[in-house]
Amino acid sequence: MAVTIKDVARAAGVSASTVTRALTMPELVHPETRDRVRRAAATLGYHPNRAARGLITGRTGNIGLLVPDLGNPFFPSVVKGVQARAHEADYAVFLADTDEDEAAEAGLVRRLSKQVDGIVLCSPRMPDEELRTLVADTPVVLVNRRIARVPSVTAEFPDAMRQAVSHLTALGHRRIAYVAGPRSAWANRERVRALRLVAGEMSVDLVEIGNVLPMFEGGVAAADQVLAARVTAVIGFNDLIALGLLNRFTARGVAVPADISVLGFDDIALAAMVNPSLTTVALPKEQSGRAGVDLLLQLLAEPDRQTAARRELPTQLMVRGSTGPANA
Amino acid sequence: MAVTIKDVARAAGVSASTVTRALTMPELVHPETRDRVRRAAATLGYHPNRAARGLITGRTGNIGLLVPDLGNPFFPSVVKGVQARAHEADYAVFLADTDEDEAAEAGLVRRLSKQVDGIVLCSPRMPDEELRTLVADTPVVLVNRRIARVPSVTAEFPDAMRQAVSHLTALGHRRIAYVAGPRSAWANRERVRALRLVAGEMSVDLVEIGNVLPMFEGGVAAADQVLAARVTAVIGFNDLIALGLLNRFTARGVAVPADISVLGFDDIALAAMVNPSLTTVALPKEQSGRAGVDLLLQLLAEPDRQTAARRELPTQLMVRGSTGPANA
DNA sequence: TTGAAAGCGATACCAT
DNA sequence: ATGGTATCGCTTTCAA
Repeated sequence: MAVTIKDVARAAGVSASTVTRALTMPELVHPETRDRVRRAAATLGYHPNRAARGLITGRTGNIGLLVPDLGNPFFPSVVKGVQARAHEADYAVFLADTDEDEAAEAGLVRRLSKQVDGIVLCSPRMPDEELRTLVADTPVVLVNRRIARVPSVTAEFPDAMRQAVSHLTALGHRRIAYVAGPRSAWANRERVRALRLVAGEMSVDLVEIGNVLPMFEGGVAAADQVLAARVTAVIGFNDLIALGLLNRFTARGVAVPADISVLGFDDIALAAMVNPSLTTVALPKEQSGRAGVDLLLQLLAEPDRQTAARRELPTQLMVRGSTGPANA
Repeated sequence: MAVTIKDVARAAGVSASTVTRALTMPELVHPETRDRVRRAAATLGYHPNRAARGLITGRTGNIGLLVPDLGNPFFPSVVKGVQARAHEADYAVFLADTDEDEAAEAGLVRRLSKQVDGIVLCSPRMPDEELRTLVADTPVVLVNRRIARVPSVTAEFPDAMRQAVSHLTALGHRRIAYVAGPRSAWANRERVRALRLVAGEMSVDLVEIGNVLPMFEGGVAAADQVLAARVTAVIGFNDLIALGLLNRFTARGVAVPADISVLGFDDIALAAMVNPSLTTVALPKEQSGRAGVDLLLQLLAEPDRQTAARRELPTQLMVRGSTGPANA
């Protein structure tokens, strides 16, 4: 059915070996032969069967990508970045969505690992030890999580949080709530840590609420607690939570930002679409995806470097309509 | 490195053939041997190499999925459905995002096709003839597009549009604008067709605007034309466009739904999150994904059925805050 | 510079 | 019920 290397070999009047060489190590074959082979391949529409190739080279030309929830627009952005970079490097992408099911992660990774050269784990929720075990078997790059000796791409969280809080204190806010995301999310732990630090430095009162799921509904659910806490500003773990807050506030007749300021993280497209638009700290999304693939390719190229590569990307506060002066 | 069938064979004291049989056709092997093999496989952590298996069986156990833009929340939902169903059937999913690049589609399909058993094409933009050529080479199921002799999953568009327009006319609207999505999108053509039909039947004035990209920005861009058209209601090709309209209306001080009603298609999660919330016709998203995989599996099981399977799924109007009585 | 042959891991077929 | 062997498509020695 499909055109194989033999078809090309026959058409070009050479052996299969020569076809391989002409296509993958052109300098080893006579220019004339090379051209003949290439023309034959082109006319027949030949593309090597990657599975067969992988069998012998041990490389599949595929990479795996695991995300917690495609329903959160943050992740499709990362996926886009991964795809773009992977295709540039002629890799195809296996995608798996864990549906925020922490327990399913390891199994999915194991399934994927047989068919890919490496895996980009985006915001994995599993515990450190489990992650460690996995990493022993398969080349893995983490996006949005950091763990010793594993390559990772993260955002500059302390700085991101500093931008957020500075903005709020500049507006006069002194008592701020934080609605926490999943306990198992490294990003949440980091944000909490950074926030406590920064809050201390700037002597703002911090009220921690949650944990809730990193979804719109989580924000809606937390909103009333936020109001009860009598703060003038609230920071959501991510934009979806912040949007949930926004929604519930409006429903309860609490004006944003007049009565309370709302700030999120991620800068998903949605943040700019709502009214009032959402002030948020933009995280590198597509860029993280691209960087993740970069690190993975690097890892595959030199499997036994000593130090794990680590990239930390900058963030940017996007000031929009949901934050304003404190109603002192 | 990885444990192969030979390792299992040796451990169980049988031949490779027997290992295969014990694992894939258990009834053909003596219960005692079967158990021994299975135990060996389990202790060694053996999983057959799918690439190698695919080489001989002609099956990869993978399916491909092509979507135009993961940035549109509609598609992540479909992807989730595809994933869920595929994993149930023990298939892995290759994902590719074409970034609304019509020209890139065929190439991506060709690349994918070597490594998958079949492909789910979601809302492909390419022309019919091109699609036909593709379908000749690879098992393909269409989601959100219909073309003769190719299995497809679609929504009941005429009915969907009827629900939408009935709602608006019931509210007293008599002059309605439609902001069209991409000309190359089958869904857009269908909506236009259905809309003209229904508008005729119900004798409403129809103003067609566009085409614009099926994104928030497209809606923003079309909004002023909509206002200039002096309609009392507008239907967007999809929710993103409708949200763009909403946003621009608000910016221009046009009240929704007091001054103008806005209605979208898809029911992306976002639609319920904004204020006013968006009235929209809910399309089956995850369900379409699942159904797409179902049809594909069916197609793979009986490649030469005469009639292409076709599923048409129902839709549901979600009445929310963005539509109200016409200001007659 | 090129070809022949071996082999990657698994399965299908033919023996037994 | 089980084992041996050929084979899938390709790459990689090894010879020539």
